[in-house]
Amino acid sequence: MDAANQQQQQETRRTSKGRQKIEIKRVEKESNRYVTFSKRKNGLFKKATELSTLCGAETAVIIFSEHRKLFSCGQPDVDQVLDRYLAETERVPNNFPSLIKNNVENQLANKQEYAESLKRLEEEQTVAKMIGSMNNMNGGGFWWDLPIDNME
Amino acid sequence: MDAANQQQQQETRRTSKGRQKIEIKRVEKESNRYVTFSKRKNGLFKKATELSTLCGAETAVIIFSEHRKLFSCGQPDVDQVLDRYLAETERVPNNFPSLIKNNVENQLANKQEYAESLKRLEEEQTVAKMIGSMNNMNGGGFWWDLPIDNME
DNA sequence: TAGACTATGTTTAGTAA
DNA sequence: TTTACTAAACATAGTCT
Repeated sequence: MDAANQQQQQETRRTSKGRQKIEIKRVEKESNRYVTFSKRKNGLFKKATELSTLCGAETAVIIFSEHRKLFSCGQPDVDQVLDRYLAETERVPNNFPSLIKNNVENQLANKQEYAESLKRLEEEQTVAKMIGSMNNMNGGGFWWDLPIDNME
Repeated sequence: MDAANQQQQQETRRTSKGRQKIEIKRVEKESNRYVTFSKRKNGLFKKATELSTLCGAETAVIIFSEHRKLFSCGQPDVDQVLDRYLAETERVPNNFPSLIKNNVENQLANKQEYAESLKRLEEEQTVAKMIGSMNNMNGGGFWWDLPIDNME
């Protein structure tokens, strides 16, 4: 870079208006929105990490960009924090039932011999509850929808 | 407040050292740590909300204080973002079997027939092991993707 | 725990690469 | 999408209430 360019750049820098105040509403200009997203995402992760370090807290930050791309950050680990959150809120994730497809009643009818063999089950109450629950769920495959031979 | 007090306060203010630089490591003084936690937690939530608004992103922030108290913040909603995260990562929460049990109580009444049929079931060991296997899942995959051997 | 306060440390808008 | 740059906006440490 020659002296003239350097001079040019110097003057360009001098004209910077510095950080400008903005309203907290959608950034309309796409290029600005992307830059803002990238910067603030990093800022958020940094802040979350600092909070953990400074105060001994466990944190999880999950971000989906406007294009649904996933970014996450957690201390000690996103999934660990999520497990604790789900246990605390006693919440069943929506996507669990969506992964189960077959109807339990049909399964039971077709697996009569298997059902016959499951007598005197000590945990019948628990299993009954689980099955009752699963029967109300839509979607996915079932754990007993497996070749019976392999399960014996 | 009279003029003398105002004067006093003015002078008190003058002695403030303002924000001091700190190292990012555990704040040892308990009272300071609590104050820092509260302030930074609020700051983090604010930043996450702003990111969502500015850039059309979906965010979830989950924090457990050092005393395990839960705080969370999400746009549009923590659970919605979590569902998307779990779907994206194809992860089943570690505690999902207990979640199922906890959520199933209300459904049991309508499913008496299943409980009845299960009373005749044999092979309690097989089922017990399956349940045990499900309880031992550590994430990273679906329990129904386990090798059949693990379910015996 | 949650506010208020001020001086200062930190983040970031606008821009270009 | 990320980085570099500057100056202004913003967050917050320390302290008291």
